Amino acid sequence: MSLPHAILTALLEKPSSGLELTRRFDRSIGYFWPATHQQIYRELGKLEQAGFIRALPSERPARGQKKEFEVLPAGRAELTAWASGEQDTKPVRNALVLRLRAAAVVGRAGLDDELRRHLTLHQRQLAEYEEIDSRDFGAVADPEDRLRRLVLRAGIGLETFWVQWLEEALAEVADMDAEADGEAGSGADTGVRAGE
Amino acid sequence: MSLPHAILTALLEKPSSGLELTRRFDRSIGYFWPATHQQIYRELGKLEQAGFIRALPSERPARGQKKEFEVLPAGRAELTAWASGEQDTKPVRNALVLRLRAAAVVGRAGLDDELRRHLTLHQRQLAEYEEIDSRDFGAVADPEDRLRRLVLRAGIGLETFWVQWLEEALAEVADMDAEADGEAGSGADTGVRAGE
DNA sequence: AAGATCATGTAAAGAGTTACATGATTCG
DNA sequence: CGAATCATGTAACTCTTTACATGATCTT
Repeated sequence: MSLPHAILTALLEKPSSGLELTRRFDRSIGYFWPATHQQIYRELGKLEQAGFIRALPSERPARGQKKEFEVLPAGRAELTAWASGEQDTKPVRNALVLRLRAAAVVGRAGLDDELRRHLTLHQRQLAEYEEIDSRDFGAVADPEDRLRRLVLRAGIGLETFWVQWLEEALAEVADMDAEADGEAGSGADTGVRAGE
Repeated sequence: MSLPHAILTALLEKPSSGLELTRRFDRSIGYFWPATHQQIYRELGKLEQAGFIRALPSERPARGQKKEFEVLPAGRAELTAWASGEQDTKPVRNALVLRLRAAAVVGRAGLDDELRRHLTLHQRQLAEYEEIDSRDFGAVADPEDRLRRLVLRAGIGLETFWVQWLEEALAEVADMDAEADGEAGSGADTGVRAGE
């Protein structure tokens, strides 16, 4: 149940329309809690019905017309309550790591490419985070920004870890392929069927 | 669409019943792709219907009776195909980090406790991984085990990162609280309402 | 006027979670 | 025999994803 609270946080930082929220989720908050515009519109509807937010008065409220929301006192209270309690830790799922285990059983065909692809993605994300870091957090003083920087440092740390791990994994796989070549004497056998 | 492939991998490693699979998911594969017994039973039904696995012949196939599954050639082919292609990277969601952003807006009440709680959880998981590492991977030689060890090292690296980050976060928050005390001159104000 | 883009939405399918139901076996 | 445990399953719900629908505004 974190999406509504992510939205409340975003709206407290700055009242926004559904599409504006969607864009902001693509950048900052969405790094740790991504959401599509469909999820956001649905959740905005629920939050409005619950009395946590309200649409700012507009001349012509209609479909296709921008509709801005702001957080009501009840919404702030809800967020405060949520932020004071315990979060239930959601399980982590990672398909790439799963694939490594599959490769141990059905062979390493294509594994190298996939590791490289992920390495590029993580390097890119890391660069993005570091750019934000140097742009937004030069000399940090106030508590709000210190907390937000902690969030960013989580992102940087995670991406750094993945880059390192992927480089290690690539080296390891290359080494395995080299050994397989040496033993079998064959040429470009990337589809080694280990575990058979 | 990774759960069926996680199950195929597990069944190739060793044919199992639904409950046995559930237990194995609690330990090894489940570290990166957790699943409950309900998910597993449902998926086993689908995999069987698709002709990817079959139930080993049993004397009395009935409800409440153990039912073991093994992977058929079509299932192996499916897993091989999946493992050779690109995985779509699933978005990462992290409620704790979200909570930090919320704390930047509605205050840090209870934040310290929550960080400490997560620190304990991650320390425990790290210890578990390291125990597995020293128990199962003494001198590694064959490719299958080298790949499985890479998986484990991903777990160890991730948990190590979180432990470090949480310690850093705790220190930072403590420092903020100390400063708030100094400025306001008040006593134990952990509910500082930043951003108001 | 046509096309691109902004903006809000609906529908349906898929994945994951929670609660409950039921039969078989084992142990005191 | 009764209780605990092993084992398989159903049902209902929530959350997420994907595809599509529709109106408003701006540009050429």
